[in-house]
Amino acid sequence: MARGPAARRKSPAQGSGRDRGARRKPAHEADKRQSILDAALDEFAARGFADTRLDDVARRAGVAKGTIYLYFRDKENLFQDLVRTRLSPLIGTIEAAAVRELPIRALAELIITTFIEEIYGTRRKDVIRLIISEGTRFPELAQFYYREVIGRVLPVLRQRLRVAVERGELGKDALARFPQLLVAPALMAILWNGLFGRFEPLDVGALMRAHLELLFDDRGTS
Amino acid sequence: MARGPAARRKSPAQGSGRDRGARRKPAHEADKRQSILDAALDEFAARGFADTRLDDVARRAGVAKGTIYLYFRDKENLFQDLVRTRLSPLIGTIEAAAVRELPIRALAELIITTFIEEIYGTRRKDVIRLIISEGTRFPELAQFYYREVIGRVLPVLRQRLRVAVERGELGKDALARFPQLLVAPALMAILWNGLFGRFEPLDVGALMRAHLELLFDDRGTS
Amino acid sequence: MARGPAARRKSPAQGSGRDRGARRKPAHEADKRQSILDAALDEFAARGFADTRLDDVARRAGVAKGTIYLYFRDKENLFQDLVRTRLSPLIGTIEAAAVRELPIRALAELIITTFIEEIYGTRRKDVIRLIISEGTRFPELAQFYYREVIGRVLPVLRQRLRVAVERGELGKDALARFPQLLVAPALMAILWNGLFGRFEPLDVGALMRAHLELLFDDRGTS
Amino acid sequence: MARGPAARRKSPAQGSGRDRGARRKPAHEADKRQSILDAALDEFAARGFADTRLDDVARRAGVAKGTIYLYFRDKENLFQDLVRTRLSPLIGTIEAAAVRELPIRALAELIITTFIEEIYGTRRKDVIRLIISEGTRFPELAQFYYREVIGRVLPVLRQRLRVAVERGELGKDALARFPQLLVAPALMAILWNGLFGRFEPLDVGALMRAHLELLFDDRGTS
DNA sequence: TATGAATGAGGATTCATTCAT
DNA sequence: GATGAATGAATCCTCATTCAT
Repeated sequence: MARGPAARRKSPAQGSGRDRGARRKPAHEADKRQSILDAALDEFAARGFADTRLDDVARRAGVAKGTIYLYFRDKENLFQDLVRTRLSPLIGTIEAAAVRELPIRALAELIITTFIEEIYGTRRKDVIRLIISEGTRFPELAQFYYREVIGRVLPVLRQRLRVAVERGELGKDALARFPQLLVAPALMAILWNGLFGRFEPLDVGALMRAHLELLFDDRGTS
Repeated sequence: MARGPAARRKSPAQGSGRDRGARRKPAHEADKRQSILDAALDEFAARGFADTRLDDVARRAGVAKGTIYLYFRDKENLFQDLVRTRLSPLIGTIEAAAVRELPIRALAELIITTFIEEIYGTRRKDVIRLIISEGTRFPELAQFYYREVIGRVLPVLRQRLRVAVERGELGKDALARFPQLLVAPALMAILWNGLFGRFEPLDVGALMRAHLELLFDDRGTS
Repeated sequence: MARGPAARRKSPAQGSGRDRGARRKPAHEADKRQSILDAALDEFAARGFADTRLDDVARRAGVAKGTIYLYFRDKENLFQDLVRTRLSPLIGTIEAAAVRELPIRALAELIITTFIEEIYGTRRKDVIRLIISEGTRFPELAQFYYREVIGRVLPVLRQRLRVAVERGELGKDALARFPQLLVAPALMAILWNGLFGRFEPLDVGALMRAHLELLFDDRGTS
Repeated sequence: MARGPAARRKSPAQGSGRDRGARRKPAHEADKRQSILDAALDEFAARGFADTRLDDVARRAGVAKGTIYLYFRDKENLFQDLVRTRLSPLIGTIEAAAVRELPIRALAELIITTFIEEIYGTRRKDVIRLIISEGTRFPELAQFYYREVIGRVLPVLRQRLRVAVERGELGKDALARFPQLLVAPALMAILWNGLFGRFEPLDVGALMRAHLELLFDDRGTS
């Protein structure tokens, strides 16, 4: 990755672990940290990691360029912290949804509603997009996401689906074997509207309702 | 205005897609062009557009750095040509599949099989990934993809699905309203295996079969 | 369009003279700007625009390569600012000389003296040489010079010469019609000594005195 | 000078002297050589040495790029040969003019007429401009010009002027001491029209007549 | 803490020159 | 001789990172 001096110096400096300690700040400083993160999300979402200039992040955050380095080790650390920070609160929410004792269809609806409200309707949609776009180049981040988000939600969901199959709530085990199928359209919606929204916007709510219809309503084919 | 490097660099933006065909090359040179494209796909897929060094592309292609510029105006043009070149042959194939006179379920299976064989099983999977990753930053490319690929396949598919609904082949019109639902899992599979494949590989064939089951088999829920 | 280096390099041409004043610098930074300009003059004068390396300018100025870009948009802008900066203070001086109420011959002598002291005896001689050498390739610069220097001095001078003709101070109107004739030898001196000075230096003072003799003394021929 | 590989390899290869022998060609090849020189003059005059691309010269000459190297060692050699070739025939002409037995004023007029017809009215004007623009960077060329052109004409002219002074043909010796004064306006005319011609063209004929008036007519001042 | 001027490594691009055909 | 595809050195410019204030 052509990340300039940073990239080269990063490996040697790796073990320093200094930035974790940088985190705990008095309230007003936490604000500054937050405004940097907000600005960073705007810029990263608009241009991707490589094409984002810290200069622009600083300007948008209303701080000097050097200030960013008081809160984050380097550009990459800023990016990763951004993703982690934005995703963490989500985890609890989804997890909570998944474990609620609900009929399986109601659970699916809840998950989808939660997705639409908590991700699609917020800046987190951009975070997801960033993970998809940049994940290949940030294996640590993909791993984090896999471990912290997917790894927590998917097993619970899969388990609930399996039980549903056993209980006869679900006519087949396809969804239990591939719970990803539940959210694939949601993912597609994020990507579609990011890429083609200006040509043909996709109504996510309607899309997801149609999806639920196919999954749960009476029958797929005559 | 001088014509020194600085000055020259100011104009070359103009005609973006003009250079194809500008140089008709003998056959063996087409090979060289192809080996550059192949190398470029490797590098772009591994690092993304911004982080790919033309130096590396050249080395991988076994040519000198300057040679790339005999075949492509600049890095961006190389990238776009790569995507277009790789996608174009696909269009016919998918279009052909879509118009075949088949029962709707067979058609869906054909489309999915085609996808698995022609995209997922080939380097084109990387091209799709590149469009997803870089599409935001290359609006022209997103537009090209929308116009040339999606715009040709989706309407045909939607039409076939509508007819199927009218004929009672499909029990509901959800899929006809959102044909994207048919391929959403395929897309997810590409992304999943790119990001999380090393932790938990996703069996695309099985995934898509499960998907078809849900869409077409007897019933989704009891 | 990505914002990678390639893409970014396409636009920066726009506002050519916009950046002066865009960054107000403290006094000591003006010094740095000045030292870059000084170094640039040395290098441009020695090698011409195209063959000057900003690396060399930086080294000579005692700054890093990137520092130049804090003060000037690009190489071309540095060149043009150099010329403008060096020439501007001259304008007032020459203009002032031209409007003084003096007998015409005294005025001619004043102009020539001013030229020798303010141009020939200074680095401005190199600026003039640069305009001559590079003017064809920098039409804006030629225009600037025509408008700001020539356009201000020539009309005033021509007017004074016309009045002198009317008053009988001058025996013929040749000089009034072509005031350029007054300074042509000065120009030649600059070029001569630049090109042939090492073979046969030209004594500018003597040359210009001889010139004045021919223009103003009793008669040219018997 | 940033001349690419050529410049570096030039010094070691210096002693080869191979290109002098390349010159004598059968007639049709001399044509090719000539067409390259013609094209080179066009390009060098329009862009200067550094900004001229041999690609463009070749295209304009209707030959392949490599062909240039059959007739000229390198770009610099092409440039120098161009100047020498174009200037040589001039030398005889001016020399001839200078030695004619004529009254001094008639001689001056002849020289000026010759200049206007043989230089100003021809492509040689561009050669002169090139010497002025690039001379600093091609000391050999300046030397060639000084030796072959100036060195042949100036002494003869100076001698004739001295005799004229002695004979009382000239009222003062200013011109004899600085014969350059005779042609300074001619030089200025070339430069002026190259730089400012589009704003305010200078009528060279009228300029030179005015110049002669000042030099030779009755008196300069009352 | 905060700043932002300064740094300089990195990479895209150009083009003189070579050489296999 | 003639060609023009290939080469790769050279240089502009960017921007992450540092550090004196």
